[in-house]
Amino acid sequence: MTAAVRLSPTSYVVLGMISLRGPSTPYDLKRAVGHSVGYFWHFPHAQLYSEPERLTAAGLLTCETEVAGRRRKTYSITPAGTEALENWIAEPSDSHFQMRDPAELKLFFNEVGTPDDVARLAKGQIERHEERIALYEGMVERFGPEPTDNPRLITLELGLEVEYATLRFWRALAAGDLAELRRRRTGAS
Amino acid sequence: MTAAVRLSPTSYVVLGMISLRGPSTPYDLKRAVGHSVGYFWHFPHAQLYSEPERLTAAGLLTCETEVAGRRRKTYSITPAGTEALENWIAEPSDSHFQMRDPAELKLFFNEVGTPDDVARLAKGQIERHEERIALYEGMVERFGPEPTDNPRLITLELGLEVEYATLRFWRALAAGDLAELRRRRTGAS
DNA sequence: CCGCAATCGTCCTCCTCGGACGGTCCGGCC
DNA sequence: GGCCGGACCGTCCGAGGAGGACGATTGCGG
Repeated sequence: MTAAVRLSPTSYVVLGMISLRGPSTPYDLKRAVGHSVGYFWHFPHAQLYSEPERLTAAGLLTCETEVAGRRRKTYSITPAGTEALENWIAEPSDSHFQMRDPAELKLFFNEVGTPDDVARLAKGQIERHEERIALYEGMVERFGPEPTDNPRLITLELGLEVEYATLRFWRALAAGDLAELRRRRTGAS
Repeated sequence: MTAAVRLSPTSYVVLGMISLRGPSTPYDLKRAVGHSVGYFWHFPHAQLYSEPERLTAAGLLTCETEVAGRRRKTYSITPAGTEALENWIAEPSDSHFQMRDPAELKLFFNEVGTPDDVARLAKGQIERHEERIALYEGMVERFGPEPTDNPRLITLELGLEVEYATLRFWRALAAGDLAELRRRRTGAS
């Protein structure tokens, strides 16, 4: 009920997490984020301490401080907070995603390096994405193979789809056969 | 040849661009970035003015200031700059990409909203990714359909692969058939 | 009762973000 | 030839993000 602050995606992560989990401490949030939304929207843990303060000042959260030694703060969402979150979800999302892939950058500037560099880069990326896929597939198995079983797992499917796409690209690059990629795309689409 | 500054990905974009294009003004960089690397690594134009200054202070660039009215600064890469760039390209890239997709965030918190919200979100995303694909395909057509024709177009293939993957996901979601997605993945992989 | 490791919280500094603003240049028009 | 509008180009600034360093708390094993 206070001044209109600008709400960033980070704000909505905090609001959303507290909405799903109920009252939480920043450390709770840190762990919850760490094995869910953190996979596709990274941010440093320090913000999970400062952002709730901002949101409290804006009247979207309330804060209760433990009197004991560690002085944990437990945040709860207010009706105004829920409303802000719902509005955000309902409002159209006009923007395109942003990708930040250091490997892609290096590849873009490959002319400056050697073909060997590219080969090594591809090899590393293939490993990295295979690991990530294994991680995601493990989650799917543990939590329910039917994608709609758990609404929080839907984004996992998007993650997997993107991971497999990226893996296909780096494999094709390593094999020196990007044309095959393109053929598969136009053929099987 | 001066103090060791921390070089960020942005630094390497500047170094790389100047390396590919030759001596450039910040505005040159802005335009060059705008229709190439900017598609997969966004940053605000102001940094193309401040970052070269940092790099000049670090001895990786040299700067020549026009005496005329606009006082344009033209930056050139130094041997130390080239070396830094080459080292970066050669060095292993251990990190995974970071994705920042507001739509994915909203989807993750879909429990808070209504099924209608999800449907609208999916519809919007489908349009957005179709647009992006059309843009990329247009570039491919204009600049050479053989992926290896132009080394700077290789990353376009990655972009397309990811775009198509994302599009498949949102279409499946809109159609209410995520299971089909999964089947296609495991079947045709 | 002590020490050590895991848990938890804060701080600090540099960088990023992105928009606002203000100059400069060029062509068309009086 | 001067002026005027729009495109081109550069700088600044305030808020927020990044991420590592550090310090305090807690519980457990000896």
